[in-house]
Amino acid sequence: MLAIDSPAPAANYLDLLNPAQRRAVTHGAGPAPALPLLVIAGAGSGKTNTLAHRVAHLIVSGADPRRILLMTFSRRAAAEMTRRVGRIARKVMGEGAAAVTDALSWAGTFHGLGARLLRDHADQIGLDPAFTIHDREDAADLMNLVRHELGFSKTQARFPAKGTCLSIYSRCVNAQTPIETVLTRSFPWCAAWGAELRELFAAYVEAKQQQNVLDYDDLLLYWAQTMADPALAAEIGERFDHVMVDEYQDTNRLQSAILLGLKPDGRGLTVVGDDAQSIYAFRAATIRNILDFPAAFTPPAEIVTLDQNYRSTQGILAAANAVIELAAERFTKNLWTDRATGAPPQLVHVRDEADQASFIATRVLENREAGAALKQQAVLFRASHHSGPLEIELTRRNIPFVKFGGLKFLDAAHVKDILALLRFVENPRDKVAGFRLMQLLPGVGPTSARRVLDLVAAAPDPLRALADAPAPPRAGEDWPAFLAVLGALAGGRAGWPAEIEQARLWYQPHLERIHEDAATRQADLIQLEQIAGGYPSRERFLTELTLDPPDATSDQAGVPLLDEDYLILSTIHSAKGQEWKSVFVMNVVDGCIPSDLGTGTTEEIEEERRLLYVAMTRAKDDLHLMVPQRFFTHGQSATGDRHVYAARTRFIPDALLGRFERTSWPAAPAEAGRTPREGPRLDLRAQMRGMWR
DNA sequence: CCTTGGGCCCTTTTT
DNA sequence: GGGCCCAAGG
Repeated sequence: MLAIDSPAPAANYLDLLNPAQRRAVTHGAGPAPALPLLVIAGAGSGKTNTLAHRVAHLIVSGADPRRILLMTFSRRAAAEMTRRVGRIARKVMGEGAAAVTDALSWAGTFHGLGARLLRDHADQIGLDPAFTIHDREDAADLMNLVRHELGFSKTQARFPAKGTCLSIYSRCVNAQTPIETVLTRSFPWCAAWGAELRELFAAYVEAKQQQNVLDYDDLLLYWAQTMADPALAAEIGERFDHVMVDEYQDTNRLQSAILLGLKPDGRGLTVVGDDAQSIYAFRAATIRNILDFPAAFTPPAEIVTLDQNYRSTQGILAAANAVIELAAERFTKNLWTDRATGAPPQLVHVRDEADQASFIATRVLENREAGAALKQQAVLFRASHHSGPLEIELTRRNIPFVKFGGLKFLDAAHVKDILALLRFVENPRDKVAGFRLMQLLPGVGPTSARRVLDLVAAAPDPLRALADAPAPPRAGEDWPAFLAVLGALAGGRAGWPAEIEQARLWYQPHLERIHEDAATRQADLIQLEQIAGGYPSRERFLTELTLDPPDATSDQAGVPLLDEDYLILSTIHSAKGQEWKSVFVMNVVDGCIPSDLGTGTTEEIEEERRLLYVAMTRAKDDLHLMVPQRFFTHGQSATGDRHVYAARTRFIPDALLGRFERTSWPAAPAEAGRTPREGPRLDLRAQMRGMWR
């Protein structure tokens, strides 16, 4: 480690920063713990770079990297941050800097770091450190089991579905808000079920504890509760000299409680964010965290604002600024740039989704001919399924792509089956895993599976009890085979990752019996095995895969190699923090942006506006906003499949059109003096069908 | 007691 | 197009 007073050997890395960035980087880098710092960092203002410089600068100035806690919104972001810190440190410290990035081991998401700390301190808080983690679907399944046990699935009036129950529960926990308030404010149609939901949640918590499982929310909740104990809070807080949080606008009250617990006086705390880019309110994130941060401490936190944009051309930035300027409430000011003016963003009117896909594919190839690699281009959309027609078009034209966001590899039934087996071996009290697993056997349904699990759950050695339990009457020879694979895996003789192959071999016949397309699913499982090889143990594999699932899918089997070129497809949410030379935003129409599911309250609409802002500010050199005039919806309500005529998004009203260049594609036939066809027209086909309804 | 097939509902964004 | 519930069939 460098001594604190070493003459900064290459302090010139600071010269590359602008004055505001430099203030953020050097803030309190002396020996005394620094006052809390809030960095308001606009889109493209070099936020990641600044934070990476700050970490590197602290380390160069003598901070111990093992005692820096760095919390990002995804593991991808954490890895990128670590990489950059390493690069900056190398400039100053030479090759010795490799040790620095290795030592920067406490970098990750709130959830991931929480899981790690909870295992570390499990014995102090009465937790079995072998807990397994339920992802959202597992949690919903458990909620469903409990819901049935309490008889709520057979109520006279329809009881909220499992997913809704979990959402309500999750919001209560993450927003730290009583159930009555959550119901009135966010789930008014469930308000009549307050008492039952409370009972359900109590039983759900009970079930999780009996089964030694934690859900996503628990990772934060247990951590926050741990921090509420002064002695434990002090012990954990003292493990870290510096605590830094990126994307602070997207954290919730539980997360801010954790931070305050770690550093009650704020010393050593740095948070970075931009309220204009807050897009996770649906997950109980609140910009109050940023707004109230300075005054939470005495003396209050120092504030540094980064408002110079280094990413986008003037034209793109002006349009994005104009969009966000219409927001009802704003706290940060407009961004500016000294980049060249550049072309304004294009509003491209196309007839329908097919033309939209065709336009994008054509332009992407043109850009590539002009020298922009596919990887420097991205197509963004509001909802994962919006990219469907485009994916078909790209495949047809042989353009490789990788898609971020939306359906995950892990959501596939066959992958979940294998993971359930591994998880059940890891934690035989995990009922959701066991329940799923046993029903794979022919002749075993919910009833007999539940009976076995109930018998086994209470036993001190559940796997042993399972082996001794009476076999389900119609399970036949599959039952001993099932016990055998459990025994083999629990014995751990094969070791990791060979175990996962054992699991797959056991699963193989079931896969073939259950699924028609067994061959393609088989390929997924082989890929899962390869992924498994990258983890040191079964526990790490299960934990990290649950907390940070591989988030990319593509038309090819597996994620393409790093040196291959491919187009990026991404939900706007998953595009956070990224940038590309050329960006296409699909379906910039009312109903998609804003989503017609998100137009209930002003807050929801404002969040959709920020979403468009986030999408637009990802672009460096050119930006296309696609406006299909007509698109197809699947079997909604009584009308069945139908075309919908869409209008340009309300976030770009006429007054803003001057900021854009408007084009039609394919080039519109001469229609002198006529406005482009927009808005509702006759849908005769729907009318014909409607005659018979 | 378990499986299978038909009818009915919903369909966003993610750790 | 998919998940969930219920009722009939094995």
